[in-house]
Amino acid sequence: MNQRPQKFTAVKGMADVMPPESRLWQKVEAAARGVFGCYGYSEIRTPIAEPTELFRRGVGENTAIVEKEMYTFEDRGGESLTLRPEGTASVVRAYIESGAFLSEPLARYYYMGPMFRRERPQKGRQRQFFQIGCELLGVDSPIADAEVMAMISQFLSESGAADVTLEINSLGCPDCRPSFNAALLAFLKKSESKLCADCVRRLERNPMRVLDCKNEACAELTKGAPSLPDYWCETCRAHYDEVKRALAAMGVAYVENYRIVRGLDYYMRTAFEFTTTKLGSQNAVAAGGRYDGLVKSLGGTDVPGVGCALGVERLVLLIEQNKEPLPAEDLIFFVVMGDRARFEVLPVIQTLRRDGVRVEWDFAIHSLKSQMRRASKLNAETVVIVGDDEIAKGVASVKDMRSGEQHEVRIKDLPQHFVQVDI
RNA sequence: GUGGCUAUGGUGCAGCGGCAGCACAUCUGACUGUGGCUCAGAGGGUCGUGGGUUCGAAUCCCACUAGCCACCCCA
Repeated sequence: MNQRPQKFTAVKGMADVMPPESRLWQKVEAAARGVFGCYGYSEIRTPIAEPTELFRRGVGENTAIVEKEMYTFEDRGGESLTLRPEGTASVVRAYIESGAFLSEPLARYYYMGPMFRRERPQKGRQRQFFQIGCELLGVDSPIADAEVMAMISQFLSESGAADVTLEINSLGCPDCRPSFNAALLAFLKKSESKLCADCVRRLERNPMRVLDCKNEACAELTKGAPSLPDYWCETCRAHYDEVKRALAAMGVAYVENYRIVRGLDYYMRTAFEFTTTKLGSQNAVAAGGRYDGLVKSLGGTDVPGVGCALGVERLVLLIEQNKEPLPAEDLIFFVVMGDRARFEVLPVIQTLRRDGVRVEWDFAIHSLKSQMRRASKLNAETVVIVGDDEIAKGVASVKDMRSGEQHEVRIKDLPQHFVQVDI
């Protein structure tokens, strides 16, 4: 039996980003670099894999991520490594390892790159997914929290994302959260039998999640539940109020949502999400918050931090819905007839490209019509035609595809012609 | 991990027991050297995989695999 060669497909939950979609990604990345730069952030690039223990301690032993979603493997030296499920732990590790936390504790980093979580893929959720994130370390001022939100907000709007809402909350601190959790747990225990199966499980794990349940019975039940703000300590309340004050001063719109919860253990006080209703069930485009204890728990000194992470796949889905037409290409297409013309024109094309002009042409010997069609399809601004007639005269026909006007330029003058026109 | 839906040229789909089709895309021509519009033609598919029922299966049945959507969780 003759076997066909095996067809390969991308690993489940790991998608290719093909053109023209990749242009949108570049646009998003460029917007991030631009905006984050304006806020004083510098890029940090950390490895894609870390010691497993970093995430166990950094993200939290009892989180869904650590319990069942990590890509963990043993390398050939016997060390347990994990493909990063999120960015913050790595950034904090690098911050500590480099000694930056001692020499220059105030640091602003941004990163972009793939993260890995082994979940069941669905709309806006991949196993390998791309995050853009920022971390502001060494500042405990609530204004820093607000500044991060303002920056993400600006980035989202410059990327072309519409219909995004900023929701804020405070999760309390190690001093006051336990009392809220105890009160909530006591309240929920009373009606445990009426809760859905998922929520019964949440009682053990993270009672605050019950507040977020979409089940109607649960939502009804939690209407009279203890409210987070009633349990904030003075410090947390003051911090929260100051965040709101700063947001107002910066002109950043927000809504308060006391039911926002965090899936990672390191968050305290400020928690926020940028949400949308346009992505199916994945409503969070970006999310972040304050994590004052994390640096210390990973072996540094007691440096506070606040950060945010943003899902690029989700953002791109959002931008695509706005259907902004792609701008016309700044492209010169060379239509060449015959081998003689081809080699006549080759040095010209090379010169133009070295000058930074975008040039395309057809390698195959196609008819003039076919090459024109291709130029048109590529949305070329200008077409340069070189055939036997032109060769005989030492000229090229230069055609403006918008107006259809055409004139002759000497072949050797072409580079100068286009460079001058462009400037 | 659980559930629902789907699987037919590159892409999107029709066909639901009797010769595998349409649209878009690709290529060619009408226009012997001038694009977008129009028209004509061409190439391209072991109908996801494996088994079963049947004279005959893309079509009916079973299993598997993959994809999508939702739950869970999260960016």
